[in-house]
Amino acid sequence: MGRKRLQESADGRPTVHTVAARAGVSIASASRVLNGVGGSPETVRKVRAAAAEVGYVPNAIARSLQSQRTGLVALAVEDIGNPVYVAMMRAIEAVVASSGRQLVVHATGGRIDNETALLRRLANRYVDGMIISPIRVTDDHLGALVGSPVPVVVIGQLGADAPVDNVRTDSRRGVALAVDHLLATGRRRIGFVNGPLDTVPGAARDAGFRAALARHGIHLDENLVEVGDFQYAAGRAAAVQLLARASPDALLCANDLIAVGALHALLAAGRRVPEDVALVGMDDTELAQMMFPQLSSVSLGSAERGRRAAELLLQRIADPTLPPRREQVPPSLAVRASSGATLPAARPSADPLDGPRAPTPTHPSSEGVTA
Amino acid sequence: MGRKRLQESADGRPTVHTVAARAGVSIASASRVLNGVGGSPETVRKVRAAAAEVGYVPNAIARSLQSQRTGLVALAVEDIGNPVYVAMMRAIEAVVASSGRQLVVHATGGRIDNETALLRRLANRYVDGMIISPIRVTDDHLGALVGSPVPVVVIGQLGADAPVDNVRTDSRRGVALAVDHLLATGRRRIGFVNGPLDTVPGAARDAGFRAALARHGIHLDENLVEVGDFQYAAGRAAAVQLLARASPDALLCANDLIAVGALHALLAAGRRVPEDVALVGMDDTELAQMMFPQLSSVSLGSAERGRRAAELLLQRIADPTLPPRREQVPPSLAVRASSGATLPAARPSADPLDGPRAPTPTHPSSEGVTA
DNA sequence: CAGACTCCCGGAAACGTTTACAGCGATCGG
DNA sequence: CCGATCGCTGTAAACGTTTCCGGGAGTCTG
Repeated sequence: MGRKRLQESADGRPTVHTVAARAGVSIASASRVLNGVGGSPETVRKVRAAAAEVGYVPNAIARSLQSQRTGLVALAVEDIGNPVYVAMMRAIEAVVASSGRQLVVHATGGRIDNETALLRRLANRYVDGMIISPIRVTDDHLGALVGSPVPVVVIGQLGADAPVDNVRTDSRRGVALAVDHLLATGRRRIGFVNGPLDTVPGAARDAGFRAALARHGIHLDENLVEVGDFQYAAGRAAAVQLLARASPDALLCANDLIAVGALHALLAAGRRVPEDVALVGMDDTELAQMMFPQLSSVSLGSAERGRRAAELLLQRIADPTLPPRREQVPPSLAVRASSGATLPAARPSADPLDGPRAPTPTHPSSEGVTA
Repeated sequence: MGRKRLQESADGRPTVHTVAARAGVSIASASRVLNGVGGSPETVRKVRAAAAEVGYVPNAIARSLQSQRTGLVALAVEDIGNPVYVAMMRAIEAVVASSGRQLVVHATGGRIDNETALLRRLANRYVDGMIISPIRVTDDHLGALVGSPVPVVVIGQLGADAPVDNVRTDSRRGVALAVDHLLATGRRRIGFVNGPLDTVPGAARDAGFRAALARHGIHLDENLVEVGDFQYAAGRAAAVQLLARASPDALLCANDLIAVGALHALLAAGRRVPEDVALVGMDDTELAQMMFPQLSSVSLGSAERGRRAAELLLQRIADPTLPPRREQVPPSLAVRASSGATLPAARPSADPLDGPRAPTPTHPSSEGVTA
């Protein structure tokens, strides 16, 4: 003996048919009442009662199929443990929520197949739009992006001709800010702990670091460069290596997680920060300010990038015919205690970099100064 | 002039009808080929070609409506910036992925209306199941939980009679472990920085702390207790307050974020950790090990709780008729440098707590020891 | 060569909702 | 008092997919 046809769903849950039948009205009337449009007082009463009795809860999937929208926006990031994405997420969430939608987050874990699979899966209409911040970009990616049935906005560097909405920063320039600051405060042997060179940010930071040194006419000692991944453990290990084979008086780290790892290694090795070694991170996450001493960090405007990306996405959802747009958020440098002290031997050098300079407080301050 | 009926979707994208028409076959055949079941070689070729030509991508919503499953599992947490949830998420993700599903995360931001709204929205079939870790639980919550059309597993304390799958820990006992450890290493004036008392974990930790002191016959100086929220800034501020009006020789913090804030305040005030003040956090997140000195922390088995919750959820998705189950993960204490030193004045006291004791290394060690 | 079996195909019915449309009685204006 | 208007209702057609089922062609077996 089966359930009554057209009365309840396959798993026995009530549908609008159930409610309508119980209330003695048509499904159209039931639906109208449940959506709060129309209906005579009597009908409203009956339908409400029936819905409550059977514990009706609408099937959002069916509704979405009909209405062609889900009210969801997805954010796909590499590593949800990285506070930089937390900052982005909060900014995005605020914008998305203001449009009455909800944000869902997915961590891709850097597995590239996972990322394209995600695009194909979530993007296939499960969400109204999606923001993705990949650290590696392949042709496969791009194909999936442009072929996506739902609007996609990319945060991060992308090929110049990619016809995709894109919000980026200039991390090369960000690295330059940090290098200039360190040189200006008298540091001469600047170590550099980077992430993988086959990632977009890793490559950009490497290029930026070399260019900045070259601009100052400084020869780069390769012993001062270490590459790991973008995690804490790698930063700590890299700093240990680096200290063992060279004697940096400053350390620039490709993100704050690495910098925190390096800080641990430095303190554990008995080096004082910033007196012996100055330390600068990147991303300017809340983590940087949690440390003692607080870490100087290059802000790549993650919250701002998130906010702008969300706005671009909402605009495109509203009007999918918009041409691809690209926005750029300028980097800035937050100088804090970890690089605040000017070395005694510091002699100011000519400044070949156009644009504003970071102030160089003589004493470590616990407040960040943005250059 | 409208689009051809039954050929492409409302927004002009190809549907299975488009592909079928182009390939000169029925939609049934097209669907079969696209799903890789059946079809003559010739049909397969034609359909594949047609699909490629028009750039067909299946509509997952429609598919889900038909198949009654979405392949998605949701995790709803309070604050995605808290590393304890990152650990949970990773554990859950691993289990969920092994079942061929994808995990999506949603941050509720602690806004309670948001949380129930989320339940009503995501749970209404957008996902196959959901794991939620609320810090405040109201009757409204419970109602939404039991009335949910999709399986729900709750991580955290819940009313004893709530008919919902539940994975919990015993945070009162966790607090006791920390208090015992601190007392055993000679600390006598233990400060306590807690989160809001109207949250489930806040209340439990408060009760646990008072009970533990009472069990040792120690009078609690209320000046040693401070309440904020579960964030870094609150922990830092609370520690400042606490140092100003009392002189603790140890600080127990309700989670690691608070503990990191307290560490900052202590170091900034010139106190040595652990020599002057021992510090113990809770949740044993990766953050605890990132600090220098590394923080002792009460592990509440977050990864394990996540793993178990995911398993419970998958079981329930497979068989929704299962009775509600409840699992408990025991807390343990990871002793690290921040509380490693035994005070000179320490005199071992009788141990009124049954169960294992934390070892008390005489020197701070950088490796955690789990009691 | 008849029958059974296999394989492939197309028509059509779901899945659960929203909504265009038409019908109906009651109200209102002239 | 009659026709137009209005509010409410129910029927049915979507949304895009999967899948049951029946039919037709071809192959194998006895």
